[in-house]
Amino acid sequence: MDTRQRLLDATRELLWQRGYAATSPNAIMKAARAGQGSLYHHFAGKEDLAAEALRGSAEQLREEAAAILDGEGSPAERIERYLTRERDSLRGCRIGRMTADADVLTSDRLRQPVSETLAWLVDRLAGLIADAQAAGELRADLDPRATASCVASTVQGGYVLARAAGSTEPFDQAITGAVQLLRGAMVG
Amino acid sequence: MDTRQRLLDATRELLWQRGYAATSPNAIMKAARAGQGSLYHHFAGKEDLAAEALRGSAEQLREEAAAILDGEGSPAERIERYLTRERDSLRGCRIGRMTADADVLTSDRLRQPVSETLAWLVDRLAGLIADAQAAGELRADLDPRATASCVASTVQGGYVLARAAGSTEPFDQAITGAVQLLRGAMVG
DNA sequence: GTCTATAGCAGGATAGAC
DNA sequence: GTCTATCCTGCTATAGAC
Repeated sequence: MDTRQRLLDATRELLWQRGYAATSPNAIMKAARAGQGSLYHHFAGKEDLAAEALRGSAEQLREEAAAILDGEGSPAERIERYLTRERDSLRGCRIGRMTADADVLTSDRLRQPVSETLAWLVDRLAGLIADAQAAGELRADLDPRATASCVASTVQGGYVLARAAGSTEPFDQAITGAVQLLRGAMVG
Repeated sequence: MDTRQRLLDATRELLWQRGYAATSPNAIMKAARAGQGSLYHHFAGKEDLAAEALRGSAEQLREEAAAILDGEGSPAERIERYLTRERDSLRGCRIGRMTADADVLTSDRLRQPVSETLAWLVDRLAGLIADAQAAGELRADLDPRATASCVASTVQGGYVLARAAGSTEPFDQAITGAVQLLRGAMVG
């Protein structure tokens, strides 16, 4: 793997672990086993490197989610599978995490992959919920977009509870709660 | 107001806005209009000051939540009122926010108010849900703790979506979604 | 492409005067 | 209690050699 790619991979990992502000070029260089010269040869600076790394993380998140959301099964089954999919909940969401970083929110280049990815996710979930309603699986009185936002928020907020507790349990509970509520809204 | 209190207030505000790592003693001093001598006279250092400030924020959050959760109305009404209470969703949660700060998670003194407060919140919500079930308001097949975790996660995750979008709308949608799902689980 | 040297600046804290 | 001076470290980046 070439140096440029190692720098990107290391950056993605550190952004996930520590966020943008707390990730120093120095730490990236060490993790990537690359020198200062390499970093500033391949990238204009920290923000440039982080922006490209973040685009990669966003794309990966979309691919992993799409594999479930566009996968096998009925719409309602896919929503439930999205919720219950295995997650390393103590690590949190590599994209949602960036939301706590003021520097990310004030930089268009850094913010864009974050906002676009989460908007895409809610859109896709809302479409699936509408499909489930059209298929007669889910009660028609739910607002698809509101339900989708609640589903996505449960995941994002579950990470918060888990990390606060230092335990995966609150995350699992939150998912269970969402699944139970959704099942209660199933037709039949 | 004395200098010590001004330092605490400024710290609480900055911790909310920027988190722990990104909040410098210098910024606190400026916001509190206090000198370096004052800060290090009243507090052992940044962590000490932040720990006390965080305890204050945690207490305030508990008080505000308890005012609703222990307030007027039936259990189910109070849960719904907790969800729909007005919030500055773009600011996020002053406690949940700390969860993204690695330094907070690795310091017992900083982590404790965060973990305890969110644990208290979920506990209290779970009790209220059990009460609603006992009162025949809510279907008995919901697990109280799971439902409570989902409710708390919806709020915490709603902040994430709102901040990513730079708009309060995703938060409001998530809350609406949770309310609709809960209403669907009402008896009768 | 990668290296080392160097720079300017801010973070977090201590010391000692007042 | 508060002030100023000072310290060391690490961040982010540039310069120029190889």
